[in-house]
Amino acid sequence: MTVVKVEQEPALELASEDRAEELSPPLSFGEYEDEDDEEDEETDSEGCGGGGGGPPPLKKGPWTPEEDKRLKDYVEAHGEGNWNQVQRNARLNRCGKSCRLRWANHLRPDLKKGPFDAEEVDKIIKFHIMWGNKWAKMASHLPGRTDNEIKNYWNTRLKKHQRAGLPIYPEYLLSRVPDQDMNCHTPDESRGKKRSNELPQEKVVGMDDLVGDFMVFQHLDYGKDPVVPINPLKRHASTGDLSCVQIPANTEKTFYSNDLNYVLTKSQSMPLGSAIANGYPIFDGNLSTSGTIHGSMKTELPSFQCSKYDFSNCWLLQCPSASIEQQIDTFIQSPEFMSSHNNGLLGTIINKGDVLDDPIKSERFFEMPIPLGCNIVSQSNDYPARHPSSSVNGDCEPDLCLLAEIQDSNSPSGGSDAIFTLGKSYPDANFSVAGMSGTSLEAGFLNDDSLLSKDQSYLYSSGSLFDEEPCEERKPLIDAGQWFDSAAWKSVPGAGNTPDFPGP
DNA sequence: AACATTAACAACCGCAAGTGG
DNA sequence: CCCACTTGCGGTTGTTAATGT
Repeated sequence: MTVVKVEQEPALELASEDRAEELSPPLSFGEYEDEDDEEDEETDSEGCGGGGGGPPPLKKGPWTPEEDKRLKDYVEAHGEGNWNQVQRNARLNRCGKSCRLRWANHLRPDLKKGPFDAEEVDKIIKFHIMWGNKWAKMASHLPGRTDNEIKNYWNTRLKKHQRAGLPIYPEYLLSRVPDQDMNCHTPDESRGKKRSNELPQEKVVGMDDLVGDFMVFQHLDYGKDPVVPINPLKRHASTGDLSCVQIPANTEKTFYSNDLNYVLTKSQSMPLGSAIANGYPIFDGNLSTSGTIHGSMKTELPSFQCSKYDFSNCWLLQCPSASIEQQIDTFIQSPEFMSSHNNGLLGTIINKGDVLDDPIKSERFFEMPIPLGCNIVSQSNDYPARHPSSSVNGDCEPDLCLLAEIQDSNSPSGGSDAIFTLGKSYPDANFSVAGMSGTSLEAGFLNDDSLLSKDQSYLYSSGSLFDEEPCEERKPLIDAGQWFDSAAWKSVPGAGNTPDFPGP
């Protein structure tokens, strides 16, 4: 959740003290409460640090309009922060935490009320695919929406879809996975820190009970400690078969170089998109509904769910490859990968629809993020020493796919300005990267996690990417030569990834 | 109309990171 | 470095409204 702090001028503080007095005449605790509040009042538990002998018990439960007014007035006068002071100074019989929540979720002036519109819903789904249950992160990309709101929406939606046996993620994302059976048994692998809200580890959940024909993985997020995929799948490049990978018990902080056994950290939660980037299973087979998942299963569905995966609208790049394991392995072990997933640098998702329409081509393709842009010009070589040779037979060496630069040479016009619109097709353009070509680009993320929006126009100039409307200090969104990683760049069918377009 | 179920929303709780003394 | 405190996050629970039987 992103909360903008209100800068507070000293003069205002004094004035607002007075104002607070005006707004709410001095009352002792309890006095200002509505009459029936007495009945509602409960002793707060340790969550808000109330109770005990001295101070009056802190109120819990729904906020009254009077409390709202008190809080709103106080925060507007004093700014956000120091919520325990808010509690005291606004004479609110609520814990600071509760005040903060009430403000953030209901009283903030920039909140957008009302149901989510289609665009927001679309974003939420995409965010969940990419990030999993990162409600706060999602909220930061949905102006006026709160993490709580998004979470509630998602959970409701989830239940609804589960009940109806509908896919959690839209079919257009999940529609091309051929049938393939699978049975996974969760080993007694070591796991990340189990949070209190996880179900007991021994719980056995039938797949059918969970999500119909979805493959379910344990959500890997939530712990600060490294966690291990509960049942990662390994896809054999030659046969396409999926098999479960058994993870040894003591794998913490260990990377496995030869397959999908590896350890993840909290910052690398397992949404569909990054799942692959993080070395999660690659699916090209439909998953049996007959499988059973043993082990901890969260009540919320995990963020990686795969049923039918529509490569025509895939967010991830298809990269010609000889060895899935090899490339994933290469990728996930790279320092770039490790760091990029913490710093949110620009990500890349490229469509591969045309490639996957060709079963022969697609057979040897796997999903691997490739940077936005241009020719791949260099790479970092600081891979773990024990990393195996990253020789690859395809056009796109995974090492080289990790990072790239935008260079002037990527523009056919030698660096001249060109405006293009994300999502729009440029039939005459030649977007190309890593041997793929296409005619349009779609949304992605910059290094501050801000979104490059679909239908938004951008200026490409001398190897840099700018807002279409040049501001006084025209600062590039992406610098020429800037490094960025690949995590979240989406492209449309037929699209490659290079801003190698002829202009509007 | 009464009851049951579901959806939507609000709030709480525990945990962990950040921060300052 | 330690500790207390604050803040933020994500999961869970509780309440109310809406809908179905």
